[in-house]
Amino acid sequence: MNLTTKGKYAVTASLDLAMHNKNSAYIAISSIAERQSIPAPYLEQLFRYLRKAGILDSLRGPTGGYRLKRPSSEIKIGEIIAAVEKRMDATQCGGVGDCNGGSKCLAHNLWMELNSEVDYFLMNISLEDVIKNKTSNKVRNIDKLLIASG
Amino acid sequence: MNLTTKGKYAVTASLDLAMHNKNSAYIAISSIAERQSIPAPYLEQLFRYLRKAGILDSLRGPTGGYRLKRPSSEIKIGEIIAAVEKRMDATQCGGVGDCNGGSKCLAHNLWMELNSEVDYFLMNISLEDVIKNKTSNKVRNIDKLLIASG
DNA sequence: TCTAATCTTGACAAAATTTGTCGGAATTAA
DNA sequence: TTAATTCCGACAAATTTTGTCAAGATTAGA
Repeated sequence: MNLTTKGKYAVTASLDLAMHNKNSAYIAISSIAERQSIPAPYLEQLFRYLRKAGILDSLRGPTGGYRLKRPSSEIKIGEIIAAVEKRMDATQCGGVGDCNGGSKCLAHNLWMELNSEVDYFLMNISLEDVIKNKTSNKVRNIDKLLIASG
Repeated sequence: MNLTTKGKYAVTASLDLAMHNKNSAYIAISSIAERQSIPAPYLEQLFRYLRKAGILDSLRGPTGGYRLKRPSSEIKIGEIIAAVEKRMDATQCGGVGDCNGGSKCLAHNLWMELNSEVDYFLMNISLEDVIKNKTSNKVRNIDKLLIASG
């Protein structure tokens, strides 16, 4: 499980795009990079992945740049991270179950559960949610719910 | 956020200790390493951290080795990981909030929430829970609960 | 007391990954 | 035609992870 600055830059830059989305105009990498303190050539590299993943749209030339391909409410944080991070999976075996000499290691099920938790969290928050600060208090309220439900 | 083989080895080896805990006898690194397919000298290095963190107990000499310092029901997976992994925090700023030129980056609150989710999960599962396969189905059942509660 | 098994410590080295950089080509608006 | 931008591939630096090693300290048992 590895969430590096790569994934964080990608999310931050996407949030920037969502916030500055006026008339669906394209926004240059250079302006995003400056606002968010991200090295421009590095961000350029990351945006390639987001474009391939169908998250961003681009246009070259003057007035060119990038914009979100879909409404910010329909783009999940998990999508963005998955597009740039190669090793978010917590298991060693990629879920196959051959993590200890062909069999499951003692912690296999644990890591699978952890994967589920993280995926559930990241795939249920959209760019819009983050901007409106509506993080998943569904999950936060679990203790109350458990008490209420016995 | 970085959960590497370091943390996974540490958890797996701790589970091995918990399972082979007969009469609180000490268990040699070499036997754990062999059973769990972990390089012995590397595991040795990791056990230093676990001992410093008060998770393991050791004895030198023949019949020496390591054992859990507390009951397996009282040792949380999160403790073990925290003892060996340096960068589990998902924020770039360590929670301080100066991730973008002295201020919070756009994703700051998001990463703080993610930290909470992961911490909650890992700090509520003990070695014993994992061995008995009692992973946190509290959280797994959240969807049903949410439906039930409206 | 001697021996063998083990932990203990510090330092080092190899490998992998992340983090960035660069130059040139293609595209586009004005 | 020009200038601004994306696009692409390759490369390089830095960091981190992963693993190794040698010498010393401790302990149980013969």
